[in-house]
Formats: sequence, structure tokens, C-alpha cells
Amino acid sequence: MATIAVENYLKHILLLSRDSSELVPMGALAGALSVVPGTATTMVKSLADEGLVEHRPRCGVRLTGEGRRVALNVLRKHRLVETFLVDVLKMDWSKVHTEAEQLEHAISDEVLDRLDALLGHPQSDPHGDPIPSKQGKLSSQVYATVATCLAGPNLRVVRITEQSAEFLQFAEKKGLQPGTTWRVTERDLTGGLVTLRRGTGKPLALSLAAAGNILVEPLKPATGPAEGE
Amino acid sequence: MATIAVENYLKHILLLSRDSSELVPMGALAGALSVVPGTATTMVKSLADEGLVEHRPRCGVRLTGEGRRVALNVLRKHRLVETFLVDVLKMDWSKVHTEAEQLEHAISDEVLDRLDALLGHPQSDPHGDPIPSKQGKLSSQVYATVATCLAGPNLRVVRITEQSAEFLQFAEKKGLQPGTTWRVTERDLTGGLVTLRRGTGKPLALSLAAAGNILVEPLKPATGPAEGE
DNA sequence: GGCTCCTTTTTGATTAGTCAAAATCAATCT
DNA sequence: AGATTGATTTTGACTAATCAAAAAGGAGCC
Repeated sequence: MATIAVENYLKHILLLSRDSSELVPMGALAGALSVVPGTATTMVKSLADEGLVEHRPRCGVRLTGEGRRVALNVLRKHRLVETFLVDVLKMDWSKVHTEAEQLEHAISDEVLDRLDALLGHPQSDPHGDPIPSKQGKLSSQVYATVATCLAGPNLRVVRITEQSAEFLQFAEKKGLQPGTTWRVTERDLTGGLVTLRRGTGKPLALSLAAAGNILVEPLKPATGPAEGE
Repeated sequence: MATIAVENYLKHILLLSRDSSELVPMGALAGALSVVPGTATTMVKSLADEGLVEHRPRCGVRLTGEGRRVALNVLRKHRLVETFLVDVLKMDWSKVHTEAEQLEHAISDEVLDRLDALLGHPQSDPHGDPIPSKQGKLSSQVYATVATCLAGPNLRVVRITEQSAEFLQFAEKKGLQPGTTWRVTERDLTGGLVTLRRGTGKPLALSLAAAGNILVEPLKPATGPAEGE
């Protein structure tokens, strides 16, 4: 069985690469795991020995088929646990990430399956992050962010791509949960500000940095709803 | 925070001592944890340094107040998780122990509380083992075992004190869950056999060893139901 | 071409937890 | 008492994961 550390390395390599052929630089990996670069190098070499990753010295690292399989399973556990914590235990949206970080390494595949069934086989977790299927398929739909949307059309929030409790708390307080509808009323690129409005509610100003963490889709797609990738 | 190993040592010391003043021999502890005796000695000494146990060299070990607090919290997590797995996820009675062994170290106190509330603050887990209260109170009701009951009166199963999947599977198959009612129809001490019967069902013969794992209470106590200690 | 800077790798140490096997202790049994 | 036995502790070694700091590459810049 993979240790907790191994599972974490694999999960973060998966999260840091947009497609499975892309090399993740060691520095980025070390940063994501909060270890010094030397530690990441050592660990990656031993993962390579086990056939879980391919290490290109001085270039980076990527998952092998087997490594990706393990990583997707961990990610599936993480996101299903998050969903469980919010939907069933009614936990605070902003706390579940840290909690799931522990639980993802402690639940068996059987519990995973039963949790999945209990929750009705959800497609995405409370932050809108897609949940890998049991077969290891991960939806990679590309969404626009609030930072890049023009003023005008109604937008549905689909995902918050920033796991920090601080940001999530902020988003929750402002009502920016996935599923809610907003429109951009103002874009001030010079000032780095975007202003949103939910129906006739009061306007909400966001920095471009913050807005970049909020993925949205246009509310009534012109050519009918596109069915995944 | 206590590591997983520390939590396990404390939990097993708690489980191996009937009252909190009793010394647990190092051999017994090592056996319960499946480590060699030397490992237990080393670990116990470091637990003593942290003030979690009191180590009497060559005699044994017992929990301090703080150690007991931590141990009870782990046990509470273990038993509430088991209850959750059976009651909510409908998992097999005989599998939940191993599962809970992992999860008990991964859930936070907040999740614990919410789980407790979700399950309706149960007093005992699916095996009938008492669940420590949040305040650290552990019911220590003493029950008779089937091995020591005379033939005749109706008995309610309250607890199975044997965590092995094999035994639990056997008990489940025979219908020996906590809450069910049986009576002893025959005791053959020489042969080491006890025969039980559930209503008018077919008789079930158990070895004394097996019968000793099944705790029962008389169904209609003569002097009114005693209200715990 | 040679320098500089940034990233990555190497090297040497450290911590937690473990095992194997030798040493020690205490209790019991002649 | 002296010897035997069984439990416990000590000693030395190992693995996984980590850090700090030195060494090595490579990319771009004069």
C-alpha cells in the first residue's frame, strides 16, 4: 500500500499538471507539498523506482499510468469526502478541505463506493471541483473565470479554484457558492477590479486575483448545453 | 498532536486495563500492538516523558489523566465510526473494525461531534461496546457471559467482545447480534459446550471459549431494571 | 566566451518507529 | 543458596521522510 506521503506526492503531481504528458517542475511540487526542493527530489526518485512516476532530471516529473490511477483514486476520495462533510454533516464549506486532506488517506475503497452511492454519485464537490469517476475519468471542462468575463450576461458560478479556508470563508460570506447566478457590471482592468451583482442585490467588488479563482459558465448557452468534453 | 502510533499505544493500554489504576504488563501491550517487546518499552518510555503514561520498569504501564483523556477520545472516535459505518453506510458488521482502526486517527473532534449528533448520540457501537461520552465517561457495566449463565431464563445479547472478522462473521450468520434474545438450553461443562436457542428456532451449540465472548443480561430483571452504575 | 542567477540535485543529519538479539532482572524450583 | 525460566530492557541497526546547506547544471546576458 502507498504511504500517506506517497499518496500526497502523486495527488499533487496530478493537480499541478493540466494534461498527463506535462512535466511538473520540482520546485512547484516542493512548494505545493511544503517541503524543501531536496526532499521532493529524493522522494520523486523513489517514486520513479516504484514505477509510479517518470522523473526527467532537471526538467520535472509526470505520472505513469499506474501513478495516475493511484492519484485519481486519492482525489476521488478527497472530493467525495468533502461532499459528504458538507451535504451530510453540514460542515462549514471552508473547513472541509483540511479535514478531507486527512480522511482521503484513511478510507477504504469499499467505504468510498458506499459514500458515493449515499451521496447519489455526485459529479462535483462543494467547491465545484470535478470528482473523478470510479473508472478514473476526470472531467476537464475548461471554464471562464470572472476575471475574464465581459460585463453583461448572466453567469452561473461553477467552481472555486482556491482551497484556502480564508478565501472560501470570504466567498461563502458574499454568497459566491457554485450554482449562484451573477453578472459583471463593471470591469476596471487598470484598477484591477471587477464588480459583480447578484440580481438586484448590492454590488460586490473583487480584485482580478480573486476573480480569477471563480469559474463561471454563461447562463443560457447560445448553442445548447455542451455535454462535457 | 499525538501521532497515530501514540494514539494506538494509549488506546490499547486503556483497553487492556479494567480500571485506571491497574498496570498493564509490557508483554501484553506489545502483543496487542503486534510489536516486539523492546519496541513497546522504547515507546512507553517516550510516552512517559510526555506525561501520557506512568511507566513502572519491569512491572508495567498505566495511563495518566491526560493519557486517559486522549485514549478515551480515540476510542470514542473508533466506536462512533463503527456505528456510522453500520447504521448509515450499511456495511458488514464484521468489516467495520479494521476500517475504524484507520479512521479513528483521521477524523477531527468537530467531525466526531457531528457524527455523534447524526447518529443520535448512541450509547454503544454495533458490537455492543460502550461509547465513551464526550466528557470521557465510559460505562463499565459488568455483564455475564453466555459461558457462565445457567440454563433457563431468557437472555438478551448486549455485546460481543471479540473484534476478529472471523468471529463476528460467525456471530452474524448465527443471528447473535446485540439485542437478540436467547436462552441456554444445555450446559455441558465437561464437554465444554453450551447450547442456546432463540425462541423455537433450532439449537445452537457454542464452545465455552466462544460463549465467553458473548455478554448478556437477564431479560426481565427480578428487582426492576438497574440503572447502570 | 565567460558570468550570474535560479533551479535542481547531492550530501550529511535528524526524528519516529520499528526489529533482532544480547543482556538484565526477578521469581520460582529444587 | 544456586540454577532455571520467562519477562523486560538495552543495544545496534534499519527505513521512511524530512531539513539545511553545499554542489552542480543550465539559461540568458554582457
